[in-house]
Amino acid sequence: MKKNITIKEIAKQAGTSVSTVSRVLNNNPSVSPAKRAKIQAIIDQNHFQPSMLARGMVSHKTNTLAVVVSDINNPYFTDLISQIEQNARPAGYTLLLINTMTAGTGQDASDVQVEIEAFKRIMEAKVDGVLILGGEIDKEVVAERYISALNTLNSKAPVVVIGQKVAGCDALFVERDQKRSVTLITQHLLALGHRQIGFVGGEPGVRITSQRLAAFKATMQTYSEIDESLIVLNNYYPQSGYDAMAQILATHKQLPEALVAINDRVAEGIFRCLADHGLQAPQDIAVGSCDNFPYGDFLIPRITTVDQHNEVLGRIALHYLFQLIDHKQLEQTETTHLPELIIRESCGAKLPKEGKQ
Amino acid sequence: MKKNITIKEIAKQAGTSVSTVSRVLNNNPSVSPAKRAKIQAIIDQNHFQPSMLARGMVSHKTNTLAVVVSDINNPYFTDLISQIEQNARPAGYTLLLINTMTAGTGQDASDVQVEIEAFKRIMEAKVDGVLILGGEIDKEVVAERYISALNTLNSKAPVVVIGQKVAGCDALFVERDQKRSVTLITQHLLALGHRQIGFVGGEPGVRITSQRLAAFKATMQTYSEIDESLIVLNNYYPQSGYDAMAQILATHKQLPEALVAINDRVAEGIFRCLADHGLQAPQDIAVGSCDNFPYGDFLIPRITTVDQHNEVLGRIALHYLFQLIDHKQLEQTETTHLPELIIRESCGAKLPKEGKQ
DNA sequence: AGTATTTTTGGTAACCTTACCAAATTTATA
DNA sequence: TATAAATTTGGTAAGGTTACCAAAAATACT
Repeated sequence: MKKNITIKEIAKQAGTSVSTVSRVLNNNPSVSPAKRAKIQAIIDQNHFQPSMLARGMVSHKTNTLAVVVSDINNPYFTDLISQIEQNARPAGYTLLLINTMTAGTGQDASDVQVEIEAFKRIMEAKVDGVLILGGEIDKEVVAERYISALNTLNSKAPVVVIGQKVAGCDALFVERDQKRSVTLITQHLLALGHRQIGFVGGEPGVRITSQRLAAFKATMQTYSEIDESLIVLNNYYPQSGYDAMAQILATHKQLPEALVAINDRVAEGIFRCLADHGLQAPQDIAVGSCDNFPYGDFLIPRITTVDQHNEVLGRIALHYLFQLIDHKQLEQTETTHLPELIIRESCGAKLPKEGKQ
Repeated sequence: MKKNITIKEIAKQAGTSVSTVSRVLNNNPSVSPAKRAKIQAIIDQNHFQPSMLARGMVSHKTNTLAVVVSDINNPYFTDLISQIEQNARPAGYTLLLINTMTAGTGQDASDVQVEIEAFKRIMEAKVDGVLILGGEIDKEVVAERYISALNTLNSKAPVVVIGQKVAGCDALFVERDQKRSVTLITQHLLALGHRQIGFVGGEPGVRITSQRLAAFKATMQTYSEIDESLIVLNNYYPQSGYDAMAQILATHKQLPEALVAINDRVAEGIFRCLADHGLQAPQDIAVGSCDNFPYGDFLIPRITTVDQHNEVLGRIALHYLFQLIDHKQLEQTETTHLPELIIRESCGAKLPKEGKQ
């Protein structure tokens, strides 16, 4: 195996000491211009890159952040990840991706345990900080294990979670305003005159589902009776929306006036099911949703949903994480009321374009 | 700062030497069962994790793979990434994500240079191998720079690219069969009796576009004249498909019989544009595509496309990469003829369900 | 029992860099 | 010119682990 070129070798070639080469590498000002130039030339000429490993050993920094995401196939998360990456890169950080696939895949406890072991190993070993993106901390049983895992760590790598606060968990939480999100879309449907409104998607017993459903019910209560037969949970994928819609069609003589989908992917499944029955939103039923995933403007119909402002969320989370990493005093950032209603077609507020069949 | 617990500390507590603790950590058989149990107990009790950094220093391994992807928001890539992750994890590898965003975003050369510097630094420093997923090596100018970057590396980290072979590039390529993909979908449309077929999407001057377009033309040539006015390039996003379709509608009195979209996202844009004009595939025009991204079965219409079998692609790429990392003789894997036609609705081969409006 | 063999254990160099302190050199000041 | 101060350079420990060789202990063999 070809021997790696080291700082020692560079020093030898430049006829100087490793200390001085190290200073050039770290832009330490106390190097004479002439020597600096000479050394830099030799560095360039050899395409020398200092070993991150050795650097990390002495500085206790790896310039790597772990990003834990429950489902990398969810466009909502990839959007968030790319926001995070855009902010992390300029700060000199690289992202270590951990895809746990714990969201609504019906994993059993032992699978989860394996995940967590891997997660711990990674966190311990080679990252300066950890960013957890929702999901995997939702399912109660999983959350519990993650919390205990977090708390047993020797690692001082700080953890920031974008998601719902979990009691007893020693991490900083950047909470998405689930209540406001669902309230916004529900109010929108109510304002359009709908009263018989259902809620579709999400996994029973999972916190994000409970929270969104609770917000839905709370908003509805003042205006209308809640029809429990129009609340159909399942999971977060398009198929879930499809099946729920099919179930509602099969069990109800008449379509409800409106539906709130737990997210855009579920709504996509609803649209597909409606189409299979010759129906469409918003003409036959109004459908609103949450998350504003990247394809909302291309769905048929274009989806009316609630944007969570991922770019802000990502920036805030990283801001906190950097402060924690640098052991700075945590200063507050503006977090309030991010969710914003995006009105497109699927609720009928804006009429579909003329010329439609 | 709390001092990190080390192997030395464990050895002290166990009343043994660091060597023996290290042996326990690495499942070295030459440790007596009694001592092993005792040491393991102390390890568990202290939640001790050996430092990856120190390990890496001496073993020259980081158990980390860099995954370079041009656009993490592309569901096709995330699908591929999750396939890769599923295969890498059991082998003990973690993925370092590098999102270059060089696909069709019109970056200028200096941006690219920044990317490449970051890319080099990461590759050099802390990964055992590199996996490049298409895209970023497509654009000629980018490819050139990447190649020279790759070739100047001191790092012996092997590189495997899932994408088109680039001359002079010192990496192993797992090629997707672009020709066959496009040929399959084009032949399908031809077999359905269509002759006036257009090609939409992709970025001019980019290799994947050229290759797919060439395959389209080659397949068409035997059966039909090629109408250049029905070839509208742009990029790889839904908006691109939307705009292209709008352009075709604006410049042609009559709709063409069929369209081949460069990928499913572009097709999604086409569908949306058609809907805005009261039109739909396949009734008014047949639309076929490539890539089989994860939502194809929920689009309206369900898209007929070509699957690239990412799970196989990911497995093969990783298989090669592992062999290279372990300095094993490279043994061939089956790679042939992965692309497979997925017939759904958008070409009209399978009639849409009854009961549609 | 005494020796040869095998199994188990311990000590230490090496991996590559930075931090820190001391030494050498240059520049400024009396 | 001699001395003080500032700048630049060099030497070496430390960081946490594994690899390797030597030593010790346990076991087998004559």
